[in-house]
Amino acid sequence: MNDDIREMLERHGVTPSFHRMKIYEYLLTHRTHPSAEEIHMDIVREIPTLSKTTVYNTMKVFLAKGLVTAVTIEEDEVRYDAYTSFHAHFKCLACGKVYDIDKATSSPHAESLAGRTIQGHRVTEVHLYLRGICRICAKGGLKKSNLKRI
Amino acid sequence: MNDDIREMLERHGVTPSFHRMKIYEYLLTHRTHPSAEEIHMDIVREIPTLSKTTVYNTMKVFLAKGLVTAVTIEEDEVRYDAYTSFHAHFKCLACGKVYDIDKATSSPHAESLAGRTIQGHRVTEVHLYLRGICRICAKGGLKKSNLKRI
DNA sequence: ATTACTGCAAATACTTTGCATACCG
DNA sequence: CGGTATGCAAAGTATTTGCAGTAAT
Repeated sequence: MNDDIREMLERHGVTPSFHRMKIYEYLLTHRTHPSAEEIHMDIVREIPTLSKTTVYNTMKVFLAKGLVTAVTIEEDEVRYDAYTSFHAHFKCLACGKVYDIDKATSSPHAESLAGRTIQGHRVTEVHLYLRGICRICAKGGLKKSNLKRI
Repeated sequence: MNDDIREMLERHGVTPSFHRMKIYEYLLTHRTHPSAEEIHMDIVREIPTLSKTTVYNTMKVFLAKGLVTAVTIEEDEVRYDAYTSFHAHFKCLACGKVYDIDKATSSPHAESLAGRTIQGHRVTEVHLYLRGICRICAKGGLKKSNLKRI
């Protein structure tokens, strides 16, 4: 497992430091589109020396090397996703949670926009963001406060 | 013209104050997805007393009443769009400019996601964001510095 | 030794909030 | 008069930057 992560980073031209491996592993095992804050808050419990600066530095490197994508469905913070193949994101306006939406269900055509030229503009990235009320909140469940990190 | 704007605000339940009318007029005539900063910077030249707080307050009211939509294609600031029917947005990674992409060209199906229930989630908003190199930058034109407000 | 990863603290940028004042019906 | 729009200044939050220390090749 550890070797898989090391190899993944190396394959993308990222020096596999201890911290970077931990952060990447965290992203692989927490597919909740965490923010830099959340990534740091969780990992620092295990590695108390980890600084938020390193998280920001690392995310910048991962982004540049294509190891993660930035999800800007929020208006005030960037979230990160290590699952880089195309899929849509849904944000619940009640509880704030961000869900993955598989592309077949949502918009099978959106993905094909990447690589095309549209109205003269060369498209390299496609992001499909949906908002609304999630399945749990629709049933009367979950309040925003429930989402706060434990 | 002024009366059209007044009526538009009233129809959406927004008290048509002088500032609000100016801001809404600005949004109608500047379809460049301006940020709060840009809106303020431009209008303050004509109305020196306008504060940035009022711009933020006004945008919050406009959003709540559905007069504008928020474009969160940027990672660090919210842009506003008075053209509220569905269309995609394209951001040039070279010059930073945000373009409108009409829905027929981009993704005729995306719009129909609104109102539907997808994977159990009730969808109320759909945003399609594209990024890449715009037609002007592709031709070797425009640098980022050219975009800075005059 | 040289390069580059890390982390603290300060700085920056966008936005919100508290509160006093001014405007309008 | 009473509600609300406005604006200043301060606070808050996410992120970046400068720079010194540290690890690794």
